[in-house]
Amino acid sequence: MPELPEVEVTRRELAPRLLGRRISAVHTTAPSYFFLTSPARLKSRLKGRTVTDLGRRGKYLLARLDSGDMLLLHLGMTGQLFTAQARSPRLLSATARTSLTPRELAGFKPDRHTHLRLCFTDGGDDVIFRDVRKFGKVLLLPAGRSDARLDKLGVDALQARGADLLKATRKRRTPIKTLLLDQSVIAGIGNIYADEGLFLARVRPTRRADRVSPAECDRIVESCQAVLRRGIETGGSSISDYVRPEGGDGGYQDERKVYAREGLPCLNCGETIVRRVLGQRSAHYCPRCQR
DNA sequence: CGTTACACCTGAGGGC
DNA sequence: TGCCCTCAGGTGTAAC
Repeated sequence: MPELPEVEVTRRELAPRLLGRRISAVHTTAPSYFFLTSPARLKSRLKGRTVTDLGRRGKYLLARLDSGDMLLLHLGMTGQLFTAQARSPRLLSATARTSLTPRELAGFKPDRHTHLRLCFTDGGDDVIFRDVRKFGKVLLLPAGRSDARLDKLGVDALQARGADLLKATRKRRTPIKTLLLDQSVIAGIGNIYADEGLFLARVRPTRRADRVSPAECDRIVESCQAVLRRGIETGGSSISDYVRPEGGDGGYQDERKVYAREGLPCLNCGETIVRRVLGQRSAHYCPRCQR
């Protein structure tokens, strides 16, 4: 679910609720591949520490600790990072959603999907990482150490230039959209914003990468940045799970031109939006506007 | 090396 | 109601 805009909105809204607070306790679920660092080790390295900075690279959040360690967080498909005072139906299972009235929703109750909960010495709101599908990740990086997941990331999507994309397209027969999703080329673009960016650039996602011109590479990168920036402005895309740290929904799902609009008319020309599978992911495009 | 298939999970929604 | 299928903002790995 979360792509660069959702991660960046999470970073901006979580930072003021996290920085400078001393961690008093850490609660987790049982060990699973969600934890790249074991719950036991997380607890021992986090307790007593303070987060001094919250950064982002691509879709990763990087929480720097006063110990010099770095906590890496990835939201995967269904990850949710929020404060304990957040109120949203998205933070509940469907049954809880329908059986409770809004006023009964008061007070988030940690459930089996609540994998990480940080408590603080100031007694204020806990910070919670919930993830139904567990494709999210948490990794504690000891001071001075790096990680292959970070090392292989390409230029951040907001900093990318047309030339960065162009370089990756040479001698590549793979669809241009598949390259956009490759985090080692440009970091941060996911399925929604790739489709939306390509629509804005008027390039069909299926186009062979080596047949995309330099001018089109410029246009694709600029268009992707435009939709990513707009995604941030509107608070991200809340389609099924994504929720902002304070519990609010994003608004970008209402501005989609092609993503998940199969069978609906193109908002530009009226042609029917098409859905095709590329590299095991759905791609959506307008066959008339995108060539 | 580039490309593709699949695996990792859970839940929602549709057809029968 | 149940069952079985497909689909979902991601990414690491194995196999050609």
